[in-house]
Amino acid sequence: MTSSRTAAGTATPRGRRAGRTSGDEREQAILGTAERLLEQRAFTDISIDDLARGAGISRPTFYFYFPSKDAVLLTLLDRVVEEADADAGDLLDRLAEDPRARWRELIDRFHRTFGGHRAVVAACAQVRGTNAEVRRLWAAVMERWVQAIEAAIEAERRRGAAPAGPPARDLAIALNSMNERVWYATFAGDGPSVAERDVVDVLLDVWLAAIYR
Amino acid sequence: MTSSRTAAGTATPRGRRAGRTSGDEREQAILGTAERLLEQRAFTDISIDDLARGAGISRPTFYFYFPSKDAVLLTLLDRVVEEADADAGDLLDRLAEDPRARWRELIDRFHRTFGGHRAVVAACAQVRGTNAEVRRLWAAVMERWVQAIEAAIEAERRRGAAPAGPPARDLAIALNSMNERVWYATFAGDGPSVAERDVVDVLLDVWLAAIYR
DNA sequence: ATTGCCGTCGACAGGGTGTTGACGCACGTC
DNA sequence: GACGTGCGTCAACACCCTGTCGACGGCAAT
Repeated sequence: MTSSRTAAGTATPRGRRAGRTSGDEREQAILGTAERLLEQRAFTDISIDDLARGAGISRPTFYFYFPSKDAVLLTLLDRVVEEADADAGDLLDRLAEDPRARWRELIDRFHRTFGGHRAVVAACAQVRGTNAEVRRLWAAVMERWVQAIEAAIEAERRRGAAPAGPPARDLAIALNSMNERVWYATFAGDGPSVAERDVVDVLLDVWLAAIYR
Repeated sequence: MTSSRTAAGTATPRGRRAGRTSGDEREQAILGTAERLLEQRAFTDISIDDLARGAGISRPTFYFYFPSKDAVLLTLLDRVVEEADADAGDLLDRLAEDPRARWRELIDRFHRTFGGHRAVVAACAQVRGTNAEVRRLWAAVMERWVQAIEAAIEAERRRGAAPAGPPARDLAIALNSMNERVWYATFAGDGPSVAERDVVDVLLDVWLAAIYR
């Protein structure tokens, strides 16, 4: 789960050229306002005007910094993803050592990072349907999990410790889909959710049965 | 998965009183236009005016039949859910007989019914974030799957054929989350998706490992 | 001082939603 | 066969929100 530097930065040209002026503070102000507002109301109920006023600028000026409301959210998500990457550290490369403990730690950290930005995650869940950029970035995050799981499955199969079963990637996708949905339910409060403290245990149980049986 | 009669009908008062006139045709025309249009463009890109014109009425008249664009989609989803219920038949009650075959058949039928209305499912996936009614109806559908899985787990545990593991309901939720996500990917084309013909096999494999191991 | 560009905003255009008020037309009623 | 009653219908209106255009002030380099 290390290094991504995705979307937003390059995908959506920001408008401001080489910025060394105080313009950067404004951008941060907008971002800050957005996350603060998102803790109070839904993304849909926040207008560009709200964001602009919150940052102490007018609506047209907002467009100088971001091309749209969605771009703000995308940047916010980008920041969270980076944070998660940093938190995950090199744990991924040391999975083989002690699978159960490592997986648990990895999931735990992911949980902690994203749990610290519920408002952002919830907003992303909300616009996921309509915003392809958000969907793509989220898909990229998930893809890394899928690959990690796939690698674990293959390693296990090479060791001869697990039966063949379905193609490793398909199985990995299915297993990760479980995470994804459960995380959504947990972070965005969307759908039936298991008691939070038990989430990791349940996920692990199913994983281990499917991968390491 | 039998009988639901949820939302839409009662939750959203339609506006027309006791209708025996041709008003019902209009309602059907709107519904038909909606599903047809959804096969061409995204829900968001369809305006109420499009729906109205497609049904041969004016925009204000549309409001006579439905309180909003979302209500139309909800009714559409309602119809699909009813169809799925009918298709599932009594299969649910006969799960114990031959779990693997029954589960497979159940999942297959679900797949077939919803696959026949991809446009509607995709639209629901799109507004799921913003529309609580759609979310609720979908959650109700999923809840029935969760309960079925939970029952299977408990039956299996009572038989002493499977180890204790996590609480049956939590496990059921986790397993069903997998279905849900995979279905979304398959029907709505959102997210990484395994080859369609293999979906059922992969799901079943993980299930069986977790439930019947 | 002049030029140029960054940052800023007032004002406009456009497109969508939901509501209001009035108008016909098909009834059942006496 | 006039007469309400209420369904079905729509033109027009009031809003709200988004995105763009043109103008204007100021700091920086020339």
